[in-house]
Amino acid sequence: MTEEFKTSKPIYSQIADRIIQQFVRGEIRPGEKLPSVREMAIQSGVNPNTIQRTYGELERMGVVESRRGQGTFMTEQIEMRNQLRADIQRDIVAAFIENMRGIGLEDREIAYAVEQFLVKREEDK
Amino acid sequence: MTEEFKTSKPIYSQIADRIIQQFVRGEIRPGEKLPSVREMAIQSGVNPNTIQRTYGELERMGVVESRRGQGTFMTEQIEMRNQLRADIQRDIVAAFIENMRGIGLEDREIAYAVEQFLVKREEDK
DNA sequence: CCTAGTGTACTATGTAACTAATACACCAAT
DNA sequence: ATTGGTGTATTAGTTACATAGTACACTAGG
Repeated sequence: MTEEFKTSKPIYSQIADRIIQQFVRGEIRPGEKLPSVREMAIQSGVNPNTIQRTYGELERMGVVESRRGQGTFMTEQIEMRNQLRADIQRDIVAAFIENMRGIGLEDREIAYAVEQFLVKREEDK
Repeated sequence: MTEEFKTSKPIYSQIADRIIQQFVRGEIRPGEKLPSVREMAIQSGVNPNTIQRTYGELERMGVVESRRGQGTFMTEQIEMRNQLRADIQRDIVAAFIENMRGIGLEDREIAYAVEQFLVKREEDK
């Protein structure tokens, strides 16, 4: 499974985002072992050094814990999941509002645009 | 006025975004002359080449028109403004929805989050 | 003990993006 | 014609990123 990566963002960061998403969605459980840097590198079709950078970034955030000789594990702290989701959600919404106001939209227009987009998507099913 | 730029995105692109925003908001009128590459460079505290890249990108989009020896001007086509706003708005909303669904949120939760954020901001005033 | 698998560290290389500095080409006004 | 202001082109330097290769440290299991 050789994935595709966007060129606008570093690969190591995109992989980190994916892991966090999977954790927040419950697809990765607290304390679960992640693939080794070498194995994850093969899965993702990148260099092991890139994965190490990914794990290092996640460890700096406190999301994973690396144990030499054993592997890299998702954090045991279950409250981290809700906290992560809350923080990420806040950042996403804040950036969205800022972008929309940047093109001159008022609050009611912003809310309306979201509703319309979701309704339209529903119709496309 | 030496502005601050994010490191995650090229400066020339951030300046281009700002110009488009000003145009969409009506702060820059169709056909209006923009500052020269050198003057804009001084205003923004960057190299003239960075501004040239900004103008080049905008010209490629058809938003501005550069005339050698005269200057760079906003497009005369007034319909470009609405088209730009519509396109940008669609991209912003689409990216927002994708991000929110990425952390496992359903459509109703997404709409609710936007409403809550706007209500909270209103209270902060 | 020994081996395999793990994370970690280090150097080197290549590439691309961004920024910078400089020189050149054009236009308008004097 | 000259001058000043304009866009344009070329070249170079810096940085971040990704890759490659190698070596080391630790752990678990046989």
